[in-house]
Amino acid sequence: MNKINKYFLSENNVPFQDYFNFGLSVDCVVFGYVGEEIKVLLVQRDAEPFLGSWALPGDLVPLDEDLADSASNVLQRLTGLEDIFMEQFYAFGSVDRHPAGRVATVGYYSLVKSDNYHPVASSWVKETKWFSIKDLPKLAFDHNQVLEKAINTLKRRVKYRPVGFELLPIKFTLLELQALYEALLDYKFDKPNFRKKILSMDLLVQLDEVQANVSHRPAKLFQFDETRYIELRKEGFAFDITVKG
Amino acid sequence: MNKINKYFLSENNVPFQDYFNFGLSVDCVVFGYVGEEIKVLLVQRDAEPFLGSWALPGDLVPLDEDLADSASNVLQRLTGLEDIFMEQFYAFGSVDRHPAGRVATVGYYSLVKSDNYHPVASSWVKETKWFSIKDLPKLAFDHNQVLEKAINTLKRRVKYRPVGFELLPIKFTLLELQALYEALLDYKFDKPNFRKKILSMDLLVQLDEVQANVSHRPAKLFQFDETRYIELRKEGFAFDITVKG
DNA sequence: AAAACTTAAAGTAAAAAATACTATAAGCAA
DNA sequence: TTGCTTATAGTATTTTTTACTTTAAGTTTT
Repeated sequence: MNKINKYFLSENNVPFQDYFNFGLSVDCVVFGYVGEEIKVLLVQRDAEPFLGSWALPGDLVPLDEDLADSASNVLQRLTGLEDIFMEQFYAFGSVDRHPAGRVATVGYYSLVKSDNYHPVASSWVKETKWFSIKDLPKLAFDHNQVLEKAINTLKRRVKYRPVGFELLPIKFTLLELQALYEALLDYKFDKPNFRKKILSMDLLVQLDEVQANVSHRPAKLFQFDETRYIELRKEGFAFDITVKG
Repeated sequence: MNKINKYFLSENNVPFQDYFNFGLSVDCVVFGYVGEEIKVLLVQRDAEPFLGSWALPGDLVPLDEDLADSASNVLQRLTGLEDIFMEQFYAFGSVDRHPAGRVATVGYYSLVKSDNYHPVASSWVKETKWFSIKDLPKLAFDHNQVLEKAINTLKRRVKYRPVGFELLPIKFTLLELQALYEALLDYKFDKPNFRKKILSMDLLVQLDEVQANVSHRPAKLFQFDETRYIELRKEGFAFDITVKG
């Protein structure tokens, strides 16, 4: 005997039960950064519906799994990527967004150092591939909308939180950081000023190491200091790389 | 014959059907501003579960209603408030957040000129009441968490979008606006400087009208210019009332 | 080994914005 | 008319941003 029978909606006497036929899914938008381009990880479906289509890695949430855990679980199941912290950005729930029934989906995103992670197709996934966000295929379900919302969210959040660093290798040069922000915000910065701005935030530790294998003066390598950031936030520091125009 | 039987999960051969026992609900956080305090509209439940408890106005979404429409529909059904545009802020889906079964909920918020709206209890609602966000009761379900997330979202967004105006009457003085921002951001502004900052944004139209019934020099009344804001945004203008510390 | 080249990184001066504060104006009340 | 209160204008200082120049430190070429 299901516990949902205990309650009835008072207004129209429709049993609670009739409201309990939703499916809930999560869809994961994994951003990477390769060759000065922002990429997103897509999977090719090896199951109906949309067999053969590219899609966001996503799946139905089991009844006994917390939504908060499901995004990274799904990602691991479909691509093998482990321990990726995912952040929620939006829920989508139009009536006909899924051909198999009423499915609401919750979008999650994360930023990864794509060198460190090597997705492998598994479960109902035929193939995985990184796509430039500037050249996306038509996706299954409403995933083009979902992805667009994720990209907008990323572009907004990257200005006010130091999340960009998550896309770079642990050690990076200031010019690499600048190139990343230029790709994210679609804006050209002045080199000395960008440098000054970033360093004045006191968020980076300079390493005793320089770039290797470059045919010019090698740049110093830096590392993001998470601990320092948490400290600074407590003191009221607000990360900001907003640009005008 | 339900269309969900057409598909099966390939991995473990669990029928799709077993995933389709979620309930989906929306919860509405309606903010108002009364007597220099930020308020939120709560309802007292007249139904199980949590009979008698205060809660956010919220309800299960019918299978044939788009999520995007459901927030304002629910709000109208429970409180009579019509045509209130609601913005999504977060989805909550822990396994045991609802005693009647597995229910995921999507949180929506809006800001209203509380003078213009007069909530009336209906459906399973016994009473409606505005509570200061600084003095909240224990709420039904996980609504304290939901509300906390809404408040944080509001406090963040109010810095970068001119949403504060939605809480004020159409005509307001600059000092009223300042008091609102001081309540929202918990920060004291310098009067002449706040004035300068706001006016320099060119978002307000000054009316040929002044405050009435005050026992001192009456202040000029202003009005927010939505059209102008949309225009300015196209030119790259970014609203910003961030404070440090 | 020196010169030429490339990019890193420091410096500087002007402009703009934010801040702190002062002065004046305008209405009401006694 | 005087005093009181708040609105509003103004000003001077500091800080931040912006645009640009110079110097430094490597690599490659001759």
